[in-house]
Amino acid sequence: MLTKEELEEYSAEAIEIYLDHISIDCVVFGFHEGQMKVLMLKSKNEDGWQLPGGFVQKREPIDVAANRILATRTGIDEVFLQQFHVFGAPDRNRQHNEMYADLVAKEKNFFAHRFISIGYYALVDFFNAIPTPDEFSEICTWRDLNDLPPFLLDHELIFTTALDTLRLQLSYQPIGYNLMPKEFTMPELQKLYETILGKKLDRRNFQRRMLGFGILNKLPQTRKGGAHKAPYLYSFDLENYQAALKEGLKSGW
Amino acid sequence: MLTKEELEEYSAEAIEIYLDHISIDCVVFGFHEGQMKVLMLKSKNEDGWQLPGGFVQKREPIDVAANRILATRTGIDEVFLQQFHVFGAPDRNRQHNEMYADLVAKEKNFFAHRFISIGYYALVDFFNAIPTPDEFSEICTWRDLNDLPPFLLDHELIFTTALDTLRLQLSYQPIGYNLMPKEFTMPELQKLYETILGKKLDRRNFQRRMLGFGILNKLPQTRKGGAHKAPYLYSFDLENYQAALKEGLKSGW
DNA sequence: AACAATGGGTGTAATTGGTACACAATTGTA
DNA sequence: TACAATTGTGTACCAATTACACCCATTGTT
Repeated sequence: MLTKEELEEYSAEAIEIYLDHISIDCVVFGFHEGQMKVLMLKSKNEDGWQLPGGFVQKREPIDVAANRILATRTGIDEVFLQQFHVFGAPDRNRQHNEMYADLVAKEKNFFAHRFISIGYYALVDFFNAIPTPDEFSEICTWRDLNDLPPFLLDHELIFTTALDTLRLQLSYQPIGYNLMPKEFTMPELQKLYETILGKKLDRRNFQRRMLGFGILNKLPQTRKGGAHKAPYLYSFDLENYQAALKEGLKSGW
Repeated sequence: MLTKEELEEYSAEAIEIYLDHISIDCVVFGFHEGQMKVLMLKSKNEDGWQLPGGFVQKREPIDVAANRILATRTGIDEVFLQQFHVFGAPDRNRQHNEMYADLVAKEKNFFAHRFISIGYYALVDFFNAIPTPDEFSEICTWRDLNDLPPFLLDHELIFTTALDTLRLQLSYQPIGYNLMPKEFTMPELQKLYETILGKKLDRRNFQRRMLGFGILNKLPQTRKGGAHKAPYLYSFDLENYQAALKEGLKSGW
């Protein structure tokens, strides 16, 4: 818990800098070697875990705000964040409304105001992204999707909506550029898809289909190391990848 | 142009009722007999046309706000509105910032504040929806997609983003329940798809595919009237339609 | 009453795409 | 050098999509 003075100081500062009533929450999915995780924070002042979130500065574009928030709260930078949904239930931050209700008047406590939150999500290789907690957080870490803690506020809804969006997007857009290393093998890419979808895919059909999209370059090298035939390395064909992002993978009609 | 007193009165009222910094804009696509239109307003006080928009009340869920805004500004009610994007550029309502800048101080003019707008879109049968302008609008009417006026603010961006979203959605979700009359013929439904996509589709393949989705009921009646064989009437199978909305039409992976 | 014009109902062959499965090749280790 | 593990590649089968043609019901015209 913060003291009355601390809260009032933080609140006054926030009112100066940030737009009232608007917040951003980020769902950052991390993937490495067949494991999928989400980036989460444990607050110093509250029990329970939350998604990295924050506010929009008075003259800041919202996409810029999302990246700044993620960077300052978690140390993770240069990530392709995408807005996916707005969460606007009037009581979605009831927990924050009540927490300091008898300490500081609601109007004077910026954090107890009603906030409509814009959800952003991203995919990164969690091996290359080392989470660092900010001054408000005790812990900032990757949590396994199969072992999630209880969430504060409506962050569980935000998380599940992001996961649904990710799965839906997988069926009509390419995924993986922000998530795989520059060079990767087909089985590695397949693991990514299997992890996101939560089911096994046929190795040979996956390869044919993936190559059919025309967004991969086959490299001459192979990745040695296992007690088995060395798989070829691939990289994304960035130009075609971007085009596929825009137009979708299936024509539809 | 409003007078100083009028503006100050409206502004003071708005500050009481609405959340600051958050607005909603609605893109309502109307369809009837092969014609596609958008619902637009011409303001009494400004040149140029805009989408019906408004603000969120202090304790109102945003989806409820979207419906209230559409109803009060255009008279159109009971529409399935869906959020599709947030528009958050810091200067997106520059026009409104400047308009009354020398008349009323920026802080005292609610409408000159920065607003982050949540875009909602909907599809309706424009024959059944009669637009009625509110007190701020001179005209409220359906505008043909091929004959659009110059838009105020960033409303052209909001409109084109909505249209792109609609076209994308067409490829993986059913569309038409909110747009077609209860009973309709297959050629009528096809016209809807052709109008949204802006291209011709094969009559026979369209029918087979549409029936394959399992979201239509074939009715025993036919629609007489033309100098040709009377086409069968169909209605949507609401249960399957809802399921298809949730799960998408194509499995993907 | 016969006929032409309009536009809807239905079927089918060819192609494409997706699924299921099998066998050969390479690498490291016992 | 034999074996286990895992990748590369091919193919037969089924489903979906595409392209295309003929017939039918209704109406207005002669």
